[in-house]
Amino acid sequence: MNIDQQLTLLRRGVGEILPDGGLRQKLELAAEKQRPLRIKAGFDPTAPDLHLGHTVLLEKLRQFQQCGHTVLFLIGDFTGMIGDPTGKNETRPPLTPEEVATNAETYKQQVFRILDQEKTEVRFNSEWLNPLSANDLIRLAAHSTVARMLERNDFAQRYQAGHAIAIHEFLYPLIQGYDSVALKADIELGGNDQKFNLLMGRQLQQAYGQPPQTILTMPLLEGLDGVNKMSKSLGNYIGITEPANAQFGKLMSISDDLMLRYYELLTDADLDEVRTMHPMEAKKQLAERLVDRFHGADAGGEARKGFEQVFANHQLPDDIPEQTLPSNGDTLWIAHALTMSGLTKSNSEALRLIRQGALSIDGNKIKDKDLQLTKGKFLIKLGKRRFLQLTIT
RNA sequence: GGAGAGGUUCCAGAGUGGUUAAAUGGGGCAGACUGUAAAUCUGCUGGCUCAGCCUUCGUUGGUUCGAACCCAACCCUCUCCA
Repeated sequence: MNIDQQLTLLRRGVGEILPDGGLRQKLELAAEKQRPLRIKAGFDPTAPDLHLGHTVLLEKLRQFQQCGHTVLFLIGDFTGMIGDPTGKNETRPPLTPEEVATNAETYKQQVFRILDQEKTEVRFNSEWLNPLSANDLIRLAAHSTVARMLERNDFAQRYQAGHAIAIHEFLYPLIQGYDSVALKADIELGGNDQKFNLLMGRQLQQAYGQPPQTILTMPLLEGLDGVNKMSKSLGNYIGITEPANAQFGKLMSISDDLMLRYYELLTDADLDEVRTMHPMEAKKQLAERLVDRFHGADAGGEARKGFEQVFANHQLPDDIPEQTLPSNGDTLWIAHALTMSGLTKSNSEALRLIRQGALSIDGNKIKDKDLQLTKGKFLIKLGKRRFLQLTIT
């Protein structure tokens, strides 16, 4: 690919490129020196379950690989082992080296569903951060100021709102920037929210006598609710290792507006063409495409069939889980059966759902909360998507 | 080190002695409507074979017939001063 072709591909869907002509300049440099560019992207080892939101970035990295460049897949094990105690979330317990290693393995398995293993270097930042002395760290910290740190949006907000900011949180941007120095990154990719940290990399590279990296920010993908960014803690995500049927179902439940957004950020489809399709068909195609990506070429079609069977034709899914429970003498109270089978968390929840008309057994709606099941086989449907083939002995 | 504010159910946030399993909003779940859409409407949203009972309001102990609410100590957070 020539430089203009690369630029067209690499710019698609990108949020911001800083500095302005930086990407072209780096690509020209690579052509001139006949070497692949070093593309850095950092990942947090505490959450090894990747979801669709991460794939926006991973797809972009893969495109760089298509253009012949090298991806530096950086796992922030050092930071993970220290633990990041603040922010809106709960205290994060520090990870042990064993946990980091396990998580890293999980990461690799997931990431190489998308990335080209041949053109990826997996690195850990403990490699250069562990040997850093207090002296080194203080000198690193001297390259920035408190005022500069408070420019970062989330710091500023938390400061104004009176929430805690621990001192070491100020060190994370510095450390992330230092990673760029250690890796001699030409380009760094990150989410929109990473802009500050990415820029810190430029600043530090210059301070350490290196040419500053060009940075690309990718838009954050909205979660299934269409409002908040996709994240595991909000539960509005689609995991890339989830079963095909679950992925398909979740994608079908998004709003039409969100569907277009997903097309834009997750596929290379022509958006105008998508707009001319029936929204439901467009959504099915989107779901099919993404399921294919994570589960192999036929998986999307299979998932679609299953989906249509259950929801469009109101038939039962093929893969209803089966379970056998012992009766309590001769019978088993329905609420107990539901809770013991794991369909509900508590008897109270089971009773609530029965009262609301969510339960059907063998196709008949059940409203009797005192129902005693006798020995035998029952097909249980709870709400729209909970199915169970229950045998009582 | 000093002064002040605060820690409530999944989240935000009311409540300051009994009528509080705790207002309201968000989220979630269910039902209706549908394209398993979205939006909207309605209901539910601690546990327990449940018209009753049990456990919850930072932690521990105390006052009281009775405490999320009063007192004490402790832990944690924030603001201002030094």
